[in-house]
Amino acid sequence: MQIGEAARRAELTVKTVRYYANIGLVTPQQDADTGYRLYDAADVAKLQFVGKARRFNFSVEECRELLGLYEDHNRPSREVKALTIKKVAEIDSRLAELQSLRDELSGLAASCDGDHRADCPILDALSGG
Amino acid sequence: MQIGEAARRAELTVKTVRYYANIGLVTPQQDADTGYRLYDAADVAKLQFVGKARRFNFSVEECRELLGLYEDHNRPSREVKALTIKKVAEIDSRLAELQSLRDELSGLAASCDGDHRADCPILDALSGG
DNA sequence: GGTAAGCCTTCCCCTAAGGGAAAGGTAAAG
DNA sequence: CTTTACCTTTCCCTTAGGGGAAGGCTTACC
Repeated sequence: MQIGEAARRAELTVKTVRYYANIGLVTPQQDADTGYRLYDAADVAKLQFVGKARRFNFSVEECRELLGLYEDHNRPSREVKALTIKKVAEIDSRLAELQSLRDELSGLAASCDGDHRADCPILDALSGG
Repeated sequence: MQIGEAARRAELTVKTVRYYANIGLVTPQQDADTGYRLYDAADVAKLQFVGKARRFNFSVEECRELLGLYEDHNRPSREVKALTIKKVAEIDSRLAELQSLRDELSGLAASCDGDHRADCPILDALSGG
C-alpha cells in the first residue's frame, strides 16, 4: 500500500511516516518506477508499535531501540524492562519537579489579591532575591 | 559591566543573556567603540527576574509579558495573577497526563519478568491493538 | 481534449531556547 | 611581545515533526 493508507492504518500523519522512513526507523520498499514508498502489513505493525511507544513518552531513539528488541525474537525481556523502568524513573523526577513548581506558583497566586491595584506579591517574589 | 559579569550575577549563561538581548527581551546599552554589550544594575535585575520566571516554567514570551507588567508600576495585579493561574492550570494538566502515563508504564514493568527469556508483556502491549 | 481531484515526491523554512564552534577584535598582565 | 581572558558575529545543531511550494502521476468528470 502507499504511504497515505499506511499512515491512516497506523493513525499517524503522512508527514510523520515519511519522517520515520527518512531517519531509517521504519523503512518501506520503494517502487522503482514512481519512487513511491510501498508499505506492507509488517511495516504498518511497526508504525503502530512506534506510535504507541511515542505516546508512552519514549523518544524516537528509544523507539528505535525498542523496535530492535521487538524484532529480535531471541532478546531477553530484561532489556525491555530496564528501558521501561528507566523511563518510569524519568517521569517520576519530572513529576516531582512539576509538583513543587505547581505548589510554589499556586501559593503565590493565592497570596495575590488580583485586584486593580499595582501591589503584587507574585512580581515581588519574582524580583526578590 | 560586560556581559560575563551580568550573566554571573543573574546566574545565567552568557549565551542565554546574549540570546535575550537578540530577541529584545533584556536590551543593554552598546559600547560604540567595541560593540560590547554594557549592562547596568537595572538590566541585571531584569535578567534575574526572567531567570526566576523561566524556572517557574514561564515561556520566554510569557516572561516578556511579565516583564512588561513588572516595569509598569501602574499595572493592576489582576493581570499577573491571571497569567499565574493559567500557568498553574497548564502544569496541572501536564501533571495528570504524566501521572497516568507513569501508572500504565509502571504496571507494564511490573508484569514483565525481566529475565533472559524472550517473552515480554511490555512489547506485547506496545504491539497489540 | 482539457481539467480538476487526489495521490505521491523532494526541498526548504519554521518551531523553543539556547549550545557549540569558528574566526576575529580588545584589553590587561607577565 | 605574547599570552590570557574577555568580547563580537555568524553558522550549524538539537526534537519531532508541521507547513507549504513546486512538480509529476493517474483517475474521474465535463
